[in-house]
Amino acid sequence: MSTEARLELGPSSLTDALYESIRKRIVNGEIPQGEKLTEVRLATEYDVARPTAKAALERLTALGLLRRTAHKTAVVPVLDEAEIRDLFFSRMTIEKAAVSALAATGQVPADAARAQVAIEYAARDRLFENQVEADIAFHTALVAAVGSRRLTRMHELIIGEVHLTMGQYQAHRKAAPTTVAEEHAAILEAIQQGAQSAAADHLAYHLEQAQGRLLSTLSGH
Amino acid sequence: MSTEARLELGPSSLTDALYESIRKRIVNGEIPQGEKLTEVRLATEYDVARPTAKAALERLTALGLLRRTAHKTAVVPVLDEAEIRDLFFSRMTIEKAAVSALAATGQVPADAARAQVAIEYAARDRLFENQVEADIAFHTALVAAVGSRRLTRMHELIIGEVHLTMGQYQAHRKAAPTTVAEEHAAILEAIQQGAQSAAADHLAYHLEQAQGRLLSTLSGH
DNA sequence: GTCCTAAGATTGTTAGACAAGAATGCACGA
DNA sequence: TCGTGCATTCTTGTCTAACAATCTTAGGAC
Repeated sequence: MSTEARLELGPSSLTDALYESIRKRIVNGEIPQGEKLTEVRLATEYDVARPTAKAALERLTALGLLRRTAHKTAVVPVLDEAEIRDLFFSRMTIEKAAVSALAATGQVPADAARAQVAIEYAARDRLFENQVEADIAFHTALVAAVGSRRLTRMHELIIGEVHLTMGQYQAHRKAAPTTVAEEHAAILEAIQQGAQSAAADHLAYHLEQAQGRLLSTLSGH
Repeated sequence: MSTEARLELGPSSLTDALYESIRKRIVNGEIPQGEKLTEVRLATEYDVARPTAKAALERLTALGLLRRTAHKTAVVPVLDEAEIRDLFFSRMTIEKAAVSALAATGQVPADAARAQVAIEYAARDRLFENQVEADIAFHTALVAAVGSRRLTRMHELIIGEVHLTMGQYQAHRKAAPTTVAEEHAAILEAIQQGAQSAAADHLAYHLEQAQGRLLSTLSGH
């Protein structure tokens, strides 16, 4: 880790920028699982005050990207099999409701279609990191398109952990280049046809496959 | 609002105690909808530092019990009809998954059964505030009994707004003393019988009724 | 009456400090 | 040599004080 990091001040708040910077470094694996992040260390690296670093850590903790208890240092969590299963059970609950609601309208979200194209490009060019990003964007777009602010917020609460897990194991997971895109296409097709239960079934299958892929890389530890 | 409030220092953290105190005052209607809460005002009333008040406000904002944008004062939100519908749609998604999972085991959660008894007592004695508390406890117990940490956290993210809305309209809602208990009993019975779809249906009916009761008091504004 | 400016209020961020809890290592004894 | 206990050190929780940036409001000019 470099001793100094630069923050893009696009977001209005300094805390926002710091939060976003650390978030990216965690989900793409730059900060590995088990790594400890102290407040003073972050404050020093980014040249911000400790309360600012503290606020960013608290927001990351709320999203499951860090864990910490009182008076103890925040650490990037290591998800075991039970937790990955819990994560995907919760994720399934939200996303099933989302695709079912979308199928009821028959409208395929434009953002999801765009993300789908990005996945195909990334798979073709073997850009694994882009593939993960586009996959997350695809699922996020599905949920956001429902238009429910609270469903979206609940999804945000867990998708970060999904992103983290995929990003951390990214190097080991060189398999399945195009299958993800095919499974996504089946979901979108069912949505367009207005088939609610079919859309939910395709999504369930896709998430089960994704969970299986993660768990298999986990066992290869 | 009194100029001084006392904090019970049960929780280890001062921020926790402050958060919990303000939370209670919001959900039981002591702090009404639309009320503005500034950091310095809370800090003065509770005799804590402004950063402590700030942290408590941020946590309440994350749970939807307050709303605020950058550089603006936090305010207790007023939920309109569209937002109440969104709230119940999101709530339905989580709780349906919960009772379905519980029915798969056939085990009625002990905490839910206890809350059910508390509701019956409160309904008999016309203690509306206790009735609201016990109702929230009932639904929270159902979700918690699934044993999914993330499902529980997502539920926490929205149940606060449910509590807020029920608590704020509590004075106006003197109807339906025992119907709530009956609807709850139907859910528990289906869970015990292991009837997944029936449990989900009973829950859906119950939440639709609850939403209707809230919306009717809302229109009587 | 309307628009603009300026003062006040509120939040965002920083610095420094002290206390309390947790973790670490070292010395001492078995 | 190994394990236990204590003290040091690290880290976080909270506070005070202050300044900057932004939002709001009130007053004045036209």
